[in-house]
Amino acid sequence: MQKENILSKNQQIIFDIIDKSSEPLKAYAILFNVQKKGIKAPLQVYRALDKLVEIGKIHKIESRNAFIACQNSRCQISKATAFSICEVCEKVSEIDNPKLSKYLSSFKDNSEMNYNKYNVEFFGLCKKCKNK
Amino acid sequence: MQKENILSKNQQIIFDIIDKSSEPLKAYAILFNVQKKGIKAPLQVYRALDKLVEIGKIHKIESRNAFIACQNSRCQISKATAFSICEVCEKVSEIDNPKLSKYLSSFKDNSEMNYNKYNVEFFGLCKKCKNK
DNA sequence: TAACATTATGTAATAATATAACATTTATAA
DNA sequence: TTATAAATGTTATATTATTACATAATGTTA
Repeated sequence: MQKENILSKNQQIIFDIIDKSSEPLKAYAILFNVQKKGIKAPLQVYRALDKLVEIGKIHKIESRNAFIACQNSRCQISKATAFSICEVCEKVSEIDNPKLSKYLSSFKDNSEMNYNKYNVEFFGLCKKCKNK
Repeated sequence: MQKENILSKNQQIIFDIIDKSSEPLKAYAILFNVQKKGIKAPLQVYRALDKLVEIGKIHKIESRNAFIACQNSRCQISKATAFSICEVCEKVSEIDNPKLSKYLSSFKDNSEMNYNKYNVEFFGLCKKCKNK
């Protein structure tokens, strides 16, 4: 439901750039990109990013401080996210794996904590970089 | 083997502070703490942090930009880390769960990537905050 | 539709996090 | 003991993110 939200002007501009990008984008790279469109200040970018993350249109790759568009219909509003990251070329993909998400969503340890969200990042070598 | 590394002076100072702390520490909080011990510059802190992460004595909590001492004999040199984070009180614990680490270490998707490392952060409410 | 509340925007300043570059010292290995 | 690697010290600067305050646009409801 939330993913069909109508975006505001700034949100739409910034989402489009992230969505078109083939790689995760950093906030200031986005800022540089949108200055011609009238978005001049970091805060304008960060506000749009915050909202887009909140409604699940984009995700933040925490280890890279960068943002990518959500590719995964199953990742309920950014509450359950998984990424693969190539440590050589820095290619990042969202992992869409029902077994993994089921496993992690139902994970319980003995700490008496209630988990409602997780984020996992897998690191390694992508196919291309492996064969070099 | 690496965990038994002898630490250099700065590394030891900074490790001790993190190890004694009951909560994750941020780099500049550490810096403030060690200025009386002659460590005056951010870079001195970051260099020690980098090394301590590399040898597995501490971990970085990516979503918080903060560092905690490793509590887990099983997390082979920071290649396989799992944390629980309370979103109310910000308490962070390292999860030591053989099943989880086995599951994630052997995770393969259909992307032809070879994973050699992962990090997962679970978010929720800790026992205390749940009962408030 | 007027009144109110909520969400979004604009702008300036600054805080917080992290690295580059270079010189020097200490520890380790050959 | 000389060469090499690892660690340190210092200054400057780059990168990432937020505070504070003013205004405008949008949505809600009486």
